[in-house]
Amino acid sequence: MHESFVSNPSFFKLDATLKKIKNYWQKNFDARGLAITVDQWLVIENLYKHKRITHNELAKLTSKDITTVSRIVELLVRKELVERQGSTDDRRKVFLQLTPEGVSKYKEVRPLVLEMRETGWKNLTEGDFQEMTRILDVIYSNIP
Amino acid sequence: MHESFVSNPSFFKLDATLKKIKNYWQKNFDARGLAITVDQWLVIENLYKHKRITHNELAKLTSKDITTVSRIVELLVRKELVERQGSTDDRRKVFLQLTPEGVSKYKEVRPLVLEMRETGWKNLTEGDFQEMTRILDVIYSNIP
DNA sequence: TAGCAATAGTTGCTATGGCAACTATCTATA
DNA sequence: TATAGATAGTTGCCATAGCAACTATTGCTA
Repeated sequence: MHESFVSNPSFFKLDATLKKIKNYWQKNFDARGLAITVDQWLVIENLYKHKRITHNELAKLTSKDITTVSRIVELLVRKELVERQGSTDDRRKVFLQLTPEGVSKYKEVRPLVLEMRETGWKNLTEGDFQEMTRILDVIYSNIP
Repeated sequence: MHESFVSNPSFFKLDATLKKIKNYWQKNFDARGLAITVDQWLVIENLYKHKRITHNELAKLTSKDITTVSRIVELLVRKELVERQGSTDDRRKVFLQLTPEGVSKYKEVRPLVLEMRETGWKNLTEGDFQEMTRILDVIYSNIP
């Protein structure tokens, strides 16, 4: 273990980069009047891909606390982008899915998201992407 | 630009990894009764390194919004780890520095931080660290 | 030098994040 | 089958994040 590993603030650069990305995304969302947050987008994206899932499943997919998911869903329900359906099998469970407006919102936002992802990865190669993914995965698995 | 660049949620893995790191750090802080948060630690670390700086300078060093810095400082002042000193040259400015208790807190927490950084970088090389740093720097500079 | 723009910092508001405590429901088992 | 434990989700609390609006001060310039 070399000095740079321990002297360098390990999470600081991650934090700074992530904040810059989220800020950039949010400003673009706002500039286009999309009326959603970046985390709300993440939820919408997952509901589009997985159709009909519970809060718990959504929490795992988004790496969010279930309480946070619960609150984001509440905001999206108020915006009429998501609807809740109580399960009949297990009355504790609530299934979530996009409303038609939610699906429209997904399709409206998606091209901008692709564009912003390209902007972030400019000047980087496919190999860089894989390296980063690999390293983040190792860090993730290192932590108990 | 290959498909993986645009199909893969670019910030999601960063976000998930960062949350895992912060959680792990916070649990260790709490388990040892250190009575600070991870972000408060970042502020203490910067005040230890830079001695006597303003809110604005601290905000730049920590990549935090000045409002957030202002609030974290308030919490640290209440804990008597940080003290404020109004500038005489420019009465808008407030200089911040660690109290003796703040310096003690730094020295108490520092070994644990080094340990946790090593845990995060386990199974990774110096080269991996540099790769990650390079890639994050490019992403950061890509974003307007 | 009067007044306006810029700067330093604070406060209010809303959203996300995590923990603890809570309700409601379901499952397992004595 | 009564009950204890597990599970799904919500709510309260506090911390961080960012924006807008605000006060106080300073610097610039007409």
